[in-house]
Order: sequence, then C-alpha cells, then structure tokens
Amino acid sequence: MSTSNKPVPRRSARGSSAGDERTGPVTLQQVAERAGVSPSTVSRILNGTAVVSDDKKKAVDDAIKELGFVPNPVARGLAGGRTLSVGVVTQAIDSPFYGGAHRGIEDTLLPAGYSPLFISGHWDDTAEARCIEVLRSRRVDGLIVLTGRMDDEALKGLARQLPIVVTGRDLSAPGVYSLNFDDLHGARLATEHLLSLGHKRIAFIGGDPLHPDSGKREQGYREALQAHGVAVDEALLQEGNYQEESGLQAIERLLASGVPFTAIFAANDQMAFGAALALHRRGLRVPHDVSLVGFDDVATSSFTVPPLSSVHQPVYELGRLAATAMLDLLAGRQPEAALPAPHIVVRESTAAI
Amino acid sequence: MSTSNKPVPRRSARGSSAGDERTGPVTLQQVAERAGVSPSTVSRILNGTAVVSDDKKKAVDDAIKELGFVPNPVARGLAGGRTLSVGVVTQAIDSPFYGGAHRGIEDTLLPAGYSPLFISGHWDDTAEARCIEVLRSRRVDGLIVLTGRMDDEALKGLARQLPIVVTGRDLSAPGVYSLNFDDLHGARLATEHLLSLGHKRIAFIGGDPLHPDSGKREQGYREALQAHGVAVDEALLQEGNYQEESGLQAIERLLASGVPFTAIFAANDQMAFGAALALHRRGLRVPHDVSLVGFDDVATSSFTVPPLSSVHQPVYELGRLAATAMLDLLAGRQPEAALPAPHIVVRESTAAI
DNA sequence: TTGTATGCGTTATCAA
DNA sequence: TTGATAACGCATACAA
Repeated sequence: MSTSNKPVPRRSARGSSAGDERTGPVTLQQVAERAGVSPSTVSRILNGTAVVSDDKKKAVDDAIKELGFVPNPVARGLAGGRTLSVGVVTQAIDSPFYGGAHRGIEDTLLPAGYSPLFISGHWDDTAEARCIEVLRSRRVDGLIVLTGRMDDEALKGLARQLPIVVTGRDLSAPGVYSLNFDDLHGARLATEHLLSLGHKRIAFIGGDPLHPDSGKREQGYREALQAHGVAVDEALLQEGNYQEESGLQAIERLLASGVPFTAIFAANDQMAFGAALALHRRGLRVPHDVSLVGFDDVATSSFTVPPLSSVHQPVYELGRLAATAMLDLLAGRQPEAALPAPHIVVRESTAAI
Repeated sequence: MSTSNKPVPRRSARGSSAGDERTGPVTLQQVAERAGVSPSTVSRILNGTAVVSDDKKKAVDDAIKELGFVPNPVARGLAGGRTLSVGVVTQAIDSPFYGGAHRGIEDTLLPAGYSPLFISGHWDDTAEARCIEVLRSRRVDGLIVLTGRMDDEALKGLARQLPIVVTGRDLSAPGVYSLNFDDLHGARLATEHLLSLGHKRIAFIGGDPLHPDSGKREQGYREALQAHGVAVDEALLQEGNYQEESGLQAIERLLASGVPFTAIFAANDQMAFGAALALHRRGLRVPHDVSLVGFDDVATSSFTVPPLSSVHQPVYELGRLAATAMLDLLAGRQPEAALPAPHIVVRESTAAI
C-alpha cells in the first residue's frame, strides 16, 4: 500500500518508472541517452565546441527536438562561467529618452540568445556601483552602461573583468567600446536652424550641469552663435535639469527678467515642453511669437501642440549598436559600430522671425 | 624558468600558494574554512535554514565580512532551485504607460534581494509565450504579467509551476494574485466630469479593441451618459488603437463627418495628444472650443499645452503592489495588496460649455 | 571524433 | 546542533 522507503532522488522523479509522465524540464543528460551518445557530445553540438560526426549530430538534433530540450542557462552559468546575459546599467528604467535604447538593446540581444538585465542607476554614482555589484554577482557576461556618472578609471578597471560598452563618452581601453553622440554638432545644428530663420535673440535652457552632454550642448550653442557673428548674451542662458518643470521655470525667469528673445533652444525636449507651457501661460504663441527647438526628438515630440522641431538622436539605433558591439566583444570580434550623425527634424515649433 | 607542467586547476587558481592574491569572487567554501566550520553551517546561517550556535554564527559572520563574501545566485539557482529573480512580462520596455510600473517593480524587488527580469511581449500572445519560455528557462522564481494577451487558462496552468501576479484582469486561482484597475469607474469619472461642465455632445475615442480595458472604458462612457439621461450617439464613437496617431485620425474623421461635438474623452492620454493636435490643425482651441480629457495620466500630461485633464492611474503604485504581492507569494504569505480607486485630475484642457 | 571523469558554488539529505 | 556527502545541469580536460 504505502510506497517503499528506499531513498528517493532529491527532487521530483525525472523519467519515472511507469510511462512518460516527465516532470520538470528535460536535461542534456536525457537528450544524450535518447540519442545514444555521451553528454559531452551533446554539449559539443550545442556549443560548436568540436566537430562531431554527421550521424550523431542528427541523432542529437532529433532527440532535442523530440524532447523539447532547452539548455538550462543557470547550469550553463555555473559550469561554463557564461550566463548568456548582459547587464544594462541605465539611469531610469522608465526614462522617455533611454526607453528607445532599452528597446534597441532588447531587440538585438534576445534573438542572439542573450537576455538583458536592466537596472537603474538614477544618476547617482554610488547607486551605479551597487547596480554593478548586483549585475556582477549575477555573473552577467558583459555590461552595457548607458552614460552614467562613474568615472573612466572605474570603467577601465571593470573592463579587465568583463567586456563593457559605454555610451555618452569617448573612452578607448582594452575591453571597452564606447559609443557617443555628437552633442556638439547637434547643438550647432539646432542653433543654426534658428539663426537661418533670422533669429538673433536665442535663449538657451541648459541641462543638468552634472551630465557630460549638457556642457557640449551649451558649447555648440555658443559656437554656432559666434560663427554667425552673433554675440552671446549671458542673460539669455538659463540653467535647467533636463526635467519639464525646470524648462518652465527657466522661461518664467527669463520672462520676468524682461530680457527680449524671439527663440529658445532647450537642451532637451522635456525642458522644451516645460518652456512651451510657460509661454502658453503668458499668452505667447509658438512659433508665432517665439520659436522653440528641442533636443533628443523623443517619441512624443511629434504630437505636441505644436509638434516640436528637435535634434534627432538615434536612441533606438544607439541601443541596437551598443548591443551589437557587446555581441562582438563577447564573440571576440572587434566592434565597429558607429552612430549616425545627428540631424534636425523641423516641425512646427519654429518659424522665420 | 618555465612554469611547471603539473596539471592546473580548471579555472583561475583560487587561494593560490603564495600570498593573498585571490582571483575571482570568494566562495562559501572559503568562508567555511576561514570560520572553521563546514560549508553546510555557513549555508544554514545564510538561509536561516536551521538554528546554529551563537559562537559559530559569529565566526561565520565575521569571516563573511572579512572576506567580502557574496553568495553566487547562479550556484544558488542550480542547487536550491531559487534564483532570487522574478520575470516581468511587460508589453513594451519603453512604454510611457507601463514605465511607472517598471520603476515601481524595480524599486521594491531590488531592496528585497530579488532582481526583475524585464521582457516585452508586444501585445502578441505568441511573443508572450516566447517571453515566458525565456523566463522559465532562466528559472525565475515568479512571474509578474503586466496585462498581456494570454488567456486565463494558460495563466492558471503556469501558476501550477510558479507564483504569478497578473494585472489588468480579475483572476483568482491557486498561485495567482491579480491586481486590476477599475477602468469602468475611471471612464465614468471622466465622462461625468465633462457632463458636469455642461457638455452633452461628447465624442469618445476608443482604445485597441483587443485590449480588455478598452471595452471597459467605453462601457463607462456609455453608462455615465445614460445615467445622466444623455442618449449615446454612435456617430460620436471613434475607434483608435491607443497610439497618438490614431487619436489624431479619429478626430479628423469626426471633423470631416460634420457631427457636432463640444468635448472629447479619449481612452488614453496618448490618443488625447493626437486629438489635441488634430484640433489645433483645424484652428480649434482646447478647451475654449473643445474640452478634452484623457485616461492614464502619464507623466507628460502635466506639461502638454494645455495640461491635460485625465483619469489618474496609480501605475507606479501598481508596480509596487505587484512586486509586493509577488514577494508575499514567494514567502508563502497571502498577498493583500489592493489598488486605490481611480480619480480624475482636472487640469486645463476642460472647461464649462 | 568520442567518452569518462571532474568541477562550478550552493543547497539538501542523512547520519551523527 | 553539526558535518559528510550527494545532487543541481552543464562544460571541459584528458584519455581513448
């Protein structure tokens, strides 16, 4: 009546006595038995580690298909030291800007058999360090760092342990591949667009000064002005922090100061949205009274009222390229991805003076 | 001169002969040696699996601290069957709507020692099934499904294998916890807000009919109208797909049809943005000529021109609660999280007729 | 080309 | 309360 008391296997009884009632996932071992080969052979076929005879290969492939075998990444991670996962240190998992990059990364990693592991650093270097700890403890095979605050040296040190792709900076070191936007050029484009429309009194709303790209964008603004013989009026420069609210406040300050301007270049779209709202509240129309151009060209910018002219950043492409470069690094190839040059998308928020 | 040819350990030499030049992470084994106890004891202390004497516990704790030991989740996953990770099936990693939920999930899982594994289903049930396969192969301890297309039965089946928290539907089954917005009530609130402002010709832009919440929102609209003695005019209902463009087209169709209306209720904010743009293109002002209310209250809605009145969905809270419920399930507790009721945020896109 | 044996770092079983 | 010891599922060094 009662079951015998002989010791039972630790977990569920795989391939139990009667019938086919398999419980739990199929193992490589089972595939090997089914195909009549050794586990090593199956492993070799799976990883292309060695040449195996065609007939055995076929037998194994068949067994895999019949059994619906799927390798266990956890075991693979333990045994081979590879987890087929790559850590992605982003700044905010819900960032409207990096969102595109996240999608690009996911879209290219998944088909390659790798899984991205996203984690947010919140623009805080100690938080970033913690993220990296978590990721390393999970034995990710590589690291994609989307911009981030940690310094170059720390990154180089990390690169001795695992391959790294970093965006938002130029950094060349062994095991590191970097991908960078040309923020300077982009900002120049935005300013020149306004200039070409006849604007001379162009306000600038800067991004978070702690972000490296922020300075570049301001520099591009200054350079374009100077190149066109327009003196930069420091009263026209307002500091922001890349959030909508800061753009709104910047324009309110500017309006309150009484300094005249006919156009605004915001260092990102979110601040441009805030600026547009500030203008609207004062009864100023875009672009009739004030022209407005943003930076990043986030998804919603095509549908604001009016649609926002903006410097397009190929963020999705950035994600794809970063992931592709990581795949290259992981495969021992030298990545050669490069970002397309920025360009401006002219919509309805800018007009001739 | 040359190094000896005796067989070397498979990977790097841990705890090598001379000095302290440890390579690679510290292992539990090393902690055990250092503390003068067996590995099992260390494991027990780590997991609280059994009571251990205070002195040994202290010795182990010290060793852990001195060595900077950090358990290897991969090995844990293999041995114990727990990976301390939970899979999150979302619809788009860059969704402006679910973004808040992702953040909520991350914010609550990470401090608890769990890592979220995000993967996008793209509103496609076969893609969703693939996602779940990937997640299961990675041996996640639980699954959070943000809405999704897969049917209840499939979910119930899955729940026999691992705990599941699902949003966007009511589903009670063993191992499943569901969290649902009251879309019906929310839609009623939006419509009643418009009604209270004196509007009677209220257009409705529906969401993707394939989404379950879409029907609820339409139903709420209809019920509110009827409850207030306003006949619903089918000509006022336009179909959308939750994207901005579809909102724009819906209003263009409505305008072209010549059917009069003084207000619009869009089933989500993104379509409301499209609608606002369509209105703007025709020279119609919001809210002066047409009142507009959205649904979801996404982050950007506070900064559109004009700021959008919308039914607030506690998405971040949803993420937190889903993750909390998952933690409960994982710990063998019965979750009791419940979502707050929807409420409408009145901003500047609605006005009395 | 293939199989055997061993180890990856941890948890779980069992006996002490 | 504690310690051997055997898994977990796979990859690799080595022998054949």
